[in-house]
Amino acid sequence: MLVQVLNTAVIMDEKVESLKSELQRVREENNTLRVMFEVLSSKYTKLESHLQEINKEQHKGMNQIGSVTEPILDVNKRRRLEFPTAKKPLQIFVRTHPMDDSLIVKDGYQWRKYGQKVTKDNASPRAYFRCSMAPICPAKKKVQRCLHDKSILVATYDGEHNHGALHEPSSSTPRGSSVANQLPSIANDKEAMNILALSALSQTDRRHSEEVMHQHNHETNVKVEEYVSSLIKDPDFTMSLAEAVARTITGELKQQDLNLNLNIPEE
DNA sequence: CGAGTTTGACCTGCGC
DNA sequence: GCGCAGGTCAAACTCG
Repeated sequence: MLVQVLNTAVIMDEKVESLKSELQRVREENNTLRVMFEVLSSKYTKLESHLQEINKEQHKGMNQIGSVTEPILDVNKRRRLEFPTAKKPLQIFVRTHPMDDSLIVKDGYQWRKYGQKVTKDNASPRAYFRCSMAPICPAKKKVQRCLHDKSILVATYDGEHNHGALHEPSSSTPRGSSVANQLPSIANDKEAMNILALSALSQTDRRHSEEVMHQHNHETNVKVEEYVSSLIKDPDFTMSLAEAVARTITGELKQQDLNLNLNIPEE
């Protein structure tokens, strides 16, 4: 009887010791996790501020491209034929033959080139076109080769056409890339044109164009990825992460053992 | 000869 | 105010 009671007491003591040591381990783990959280938190703050900088830069760019404020004409300044333009300039991407160095995008309209300029951010010249299908059509477009892929033309459309259906591409239109000569003549709105322009491409070209269209977003992602990779290269961060993963695995196992020992049902 | 292109000059807005 | 960069003009040129 006495032996039985002593045995029970010993078992209880062992359990108490086990629980104490487990409690100690959990406390230590808790402390480690807290430190890790602080490290992650500071890294997250850095990452967030970095992302905000990127967004700011993007916003600047968007404002430069997309500002569509109503023109206020000063009587003393040269008068220009200005028309309200669409809220967002439409961009379409057209794959051309690598040997074709012309800046002509056939989109079903007749365009008259009125200028060409080399811009700072792209060595390829930017060509300026006005719609010549109607005398006072406000539609304009800019065509420039893609910075990253010279075989892709980026056409930026400004303003709406104030005349009806699309023309068949005229024979007078100089040679160039052919996209819209395959377009049905129903496209009168920019979105439709964008879709049609893409749909007129081959599957490979379409995939490529879509890739380019997402390039802007991709570039942002690349910046973020670069930052993330720098985090990964950080030995402290990697160590902390590895420890956390290891602890999670071993912790789960230990927790299972503990649950079994204490006859606590698993969740 | 007319329509379209080229290209240097000029205009304009914006940041510093 | 100044300089820079993007956008536009217009005379000269090219081509069918």
